[in-house]
Amino acid sequence: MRSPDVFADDDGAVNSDDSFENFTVTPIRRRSQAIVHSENESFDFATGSEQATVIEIQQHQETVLFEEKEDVDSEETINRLLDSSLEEELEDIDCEHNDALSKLLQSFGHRENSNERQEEKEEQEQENRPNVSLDIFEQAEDNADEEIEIQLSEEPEDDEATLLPVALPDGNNLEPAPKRRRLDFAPSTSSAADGPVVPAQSDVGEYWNQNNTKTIEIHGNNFEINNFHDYMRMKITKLNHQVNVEKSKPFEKISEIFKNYSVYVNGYTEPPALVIRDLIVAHGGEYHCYYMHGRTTYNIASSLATAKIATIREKEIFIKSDWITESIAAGKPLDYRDFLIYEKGAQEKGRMREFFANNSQSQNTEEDHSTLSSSQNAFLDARNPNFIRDYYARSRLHLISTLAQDMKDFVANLKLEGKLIEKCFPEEELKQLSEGNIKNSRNENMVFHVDLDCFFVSVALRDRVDLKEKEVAITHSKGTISNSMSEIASCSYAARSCGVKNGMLVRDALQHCPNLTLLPYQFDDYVNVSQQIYEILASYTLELRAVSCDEMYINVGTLCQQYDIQDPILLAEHIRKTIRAKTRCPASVGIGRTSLLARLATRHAKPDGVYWVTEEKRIEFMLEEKIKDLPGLGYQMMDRLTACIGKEISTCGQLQQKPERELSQIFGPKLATKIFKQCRGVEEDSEDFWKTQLRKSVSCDINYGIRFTKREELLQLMRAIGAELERKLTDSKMMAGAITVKLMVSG
DNA sequence: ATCCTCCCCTAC
DNA sequence: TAAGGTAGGGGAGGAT
Repeated sequence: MRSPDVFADDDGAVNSDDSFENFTVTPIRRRSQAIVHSENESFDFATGSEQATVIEIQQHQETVLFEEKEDVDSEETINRLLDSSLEEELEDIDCEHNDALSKLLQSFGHRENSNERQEEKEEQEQENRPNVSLDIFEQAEDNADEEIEIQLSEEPEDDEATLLPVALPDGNNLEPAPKRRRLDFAPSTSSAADGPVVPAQSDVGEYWNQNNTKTIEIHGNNFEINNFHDYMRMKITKLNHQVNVEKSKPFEKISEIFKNYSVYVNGYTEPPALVIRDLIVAHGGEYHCYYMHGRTTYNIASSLATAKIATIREKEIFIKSDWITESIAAGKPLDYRDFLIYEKGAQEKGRMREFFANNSQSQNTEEDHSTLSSSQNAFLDARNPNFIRDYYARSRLHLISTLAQDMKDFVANLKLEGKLIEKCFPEEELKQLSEGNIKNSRNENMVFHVDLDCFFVSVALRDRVDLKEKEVAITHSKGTISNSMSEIASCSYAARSCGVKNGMLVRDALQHCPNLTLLPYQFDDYVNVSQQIYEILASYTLELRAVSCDEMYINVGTLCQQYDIQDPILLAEHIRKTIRAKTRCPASVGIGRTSLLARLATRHAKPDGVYWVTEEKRIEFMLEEKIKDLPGLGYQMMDRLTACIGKEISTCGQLQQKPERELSQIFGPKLATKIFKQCRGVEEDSEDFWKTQLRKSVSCDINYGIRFTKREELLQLMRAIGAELERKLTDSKMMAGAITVKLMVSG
């Protein structure tokens, strides 16, 4: 699996992917069309194309809204969202004014009123209601894992600069919006793990450590162990033996109806995998812990992700667990074709209905959740009032998102203030970079793309000189568990050379690199270091654009002119030196006339270096650049490109052969134009690249490990998400024109 | 035509 | 056990 660095250490040699999807362990999800229930209660999920706006209040600029409907609306909305089956619980919330969603609406009111005076609004009770339109709909998720997803997002719809964290309304000279330096605040994340983690050796890892081939005999089969693949084969055989022979001994064979059948259970099923195992074994069949192509007869699953469907191989058969129970009931193996989950060309229907149906069942039979062990954990989690906080505390994606947003806010504030940060180095040093007296009067852009080398690791190694140049990775895992499912957030170059990739599971990484040292996150330090770096750069110029906590662009064209610096490499080295002196972290710098060239150059600069794509080199440079490295071209687009062209092409030089019209058919007009220019090293919109970035939306998503068994749990989470969203909104001092609540359900 | 809503894709 | 977040650009297709 490709596992790129989230932090975009664009060193092509090690790893050229930096797309998020590669971190996901499970298939990429894809959402289906929104499915909404109609006015009358019953969900008709099978037909599914209808969409109803549950509540809509027209938006007026200055008037009062909610003329008649008032609070009832939020209640009703929630009611309808969760529908008939949820009525009881809803009564509580609805009646209470402190329901998170209600509060959210009220908080919009605040901000709307306070359009002119932000400070005061915070205090005042809302007399007037904001113009808010609220749509709530159900959405079925198509492919997915067996989990329910809830997403709530809010988007201000007013394009005027009424939103803003830092914005002045465009064009008029109102009082500046209250400014706030995000960086002055304590970090919102907390360190979840303390102290260094002891490196762990997995038994698997030990296998690899030894160079000599081993032969192992397991249950009559000889395995030559040369590599991980061999190891897995051995392990699978061993497991199967345990499950099907040893474990079944205590059982009496009930029948032989599944003789010559074997199954593999994919994902969560009802009954659960362990029950299926016992059933199948008791009836003469085989249970496979791993799917074995050509040997496993059937896959048992409750649903299939579309992404998964796309990868189903020729003879792979996916059927529902009912095949087992019904076959047993019938006393003979039934025709699997009646239990297919997926047939080519057919789309599975009605899972949403099924979900709610199942839901009522489990509600009716209160006692039975002991059988739903995996669900129960999630249930408890979601009931935990600190669920979201705890979740965030462990989410590396949330971490990098919030850090990036903090940095963007910081930069936006700086730009509004219009003042450079005080220089943290002697200005004399800049003057010394001038080589001669040749005044270059042309005011040209000179863009630096600054990128920290494996940021998290660098931060961690500041106080661990003993680990310099060693194999190091950052993860939540305590390292005591050799098969930890924890993901590696960032790894050192030494680790990469062993085959470790960012995003890999700790378990897998240890197989590649048994000597890997695992270190915990240092959330506070990331914030501090990142802040320092931004302050350093902002002391050179305010033409600064934040990308993330470890990556940013600056335009030093003016600076070079001002100090008569002819060689930008000198300036880049100066900046790198300053960063290193202040933060003890190495940074790489890519230099080019445009942000595009600078960005591409950074890949060649890493690690810990500088690379300049001069105008003379530009044409030649672009010929060899990889298409995949162009910003905005991910795997989907690359696949589409390959599919449409009929063969694989990888360099920009090859792409340049294609006329724009042809690209347009593949990518759509906008992207085609962009790519057409990009592959020639031309940047399309250098104009607004440097403009202040104002946030346009605020959202809160949780998409992991949520398996509801009760409606109450759904409500709990909705409340929590509503509250969280309100917090974020307040925090960023934004106003909203609309709220969107999404509930995604997958079978 | 143009806007709006929902969705996909990308980036870190 | 760990924890698939969050924001923006753009397209498709319906509503206006």
